[in-house]
Amino acid sequence: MDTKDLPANVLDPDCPSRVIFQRIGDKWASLVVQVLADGPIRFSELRKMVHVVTPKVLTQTLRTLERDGLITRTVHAQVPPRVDYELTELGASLLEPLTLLRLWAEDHVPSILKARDAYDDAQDEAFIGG
Amino acid sequence: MDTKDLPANVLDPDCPSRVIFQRIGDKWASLVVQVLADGPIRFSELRKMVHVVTPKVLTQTLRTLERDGLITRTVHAQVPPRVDYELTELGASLLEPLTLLRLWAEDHVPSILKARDAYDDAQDEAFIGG
DNA sequence: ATCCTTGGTATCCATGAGGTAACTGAGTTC
DNA sequence: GAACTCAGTTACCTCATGGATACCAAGGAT
Repeated sequence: MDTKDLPANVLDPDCPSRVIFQRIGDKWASLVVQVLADGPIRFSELRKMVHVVTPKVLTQTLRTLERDGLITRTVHAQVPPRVDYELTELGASLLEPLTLLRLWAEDHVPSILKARDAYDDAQDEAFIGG
Repeated sequence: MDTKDLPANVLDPDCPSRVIFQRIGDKWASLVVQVLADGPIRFSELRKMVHVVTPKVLTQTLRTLERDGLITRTVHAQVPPRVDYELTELGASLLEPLTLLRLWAEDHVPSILKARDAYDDAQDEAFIGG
């Protein structure tokens, strides 16, 4: 199957959309994007918002987002340095689907937790019974 | 800051919604959910759809989704065995936000690829110049 | 008897994501 | 001239994720 002329398809392992789709699931990337929803923010503030991410990992995340054109990095010629991160138009467009997903997650926490309890109980019973 | 009484918040590392949110970014989970959108499917068919995932990893993914109440697993008493996986109502409700995200990814592949090229070129120039 | 099927398990292993801690640079303040 | 600030960088380490491979169970077909 030649994939070159097909429309983008996340199920195709060779389609770049799959990589992008999975980047969204990056441990920090999607969190950072959502924090940036409130406007530009500097490195140290970002660190506080995302709660205990090490500078190395935050830098990695930010560089990746910058490379993908989702955020801009603005260095102010000051001492001590000030660097602001801001969503690009592209990055802002991701905000909408991402927010829906976040709301889904936040809304369905109880259902999922309940399902887990039920599953684990069933497992325990099977173990005792077997 | 006591988080117990706050609404679900993915930015809070102690909030279960964060774990759930990140599960969506799992390498295979969200792909599986999207394949299941077309109705129940058996293990081997699923493997083909998601393209070269090892049985171990697929099983892990499916068990996690089942535990979280997103899919059901139905074993048919046949030989050779037949096992069908199907979205639950909860799982189906995830389909909507997930699809929007997938469409976003598929739509913006060109923009992101372009941004990457520009970024990499800028890096090269900086290297030559520096 | 042996092989075929499906839907997995079991075991081992490599990769890399992410974490820790220490360090840098440059100007400003003390 | 020592210390402080911010925004990182560097080197090192750990552990979980995922992959490769082989194997298994159960019954029907040959």
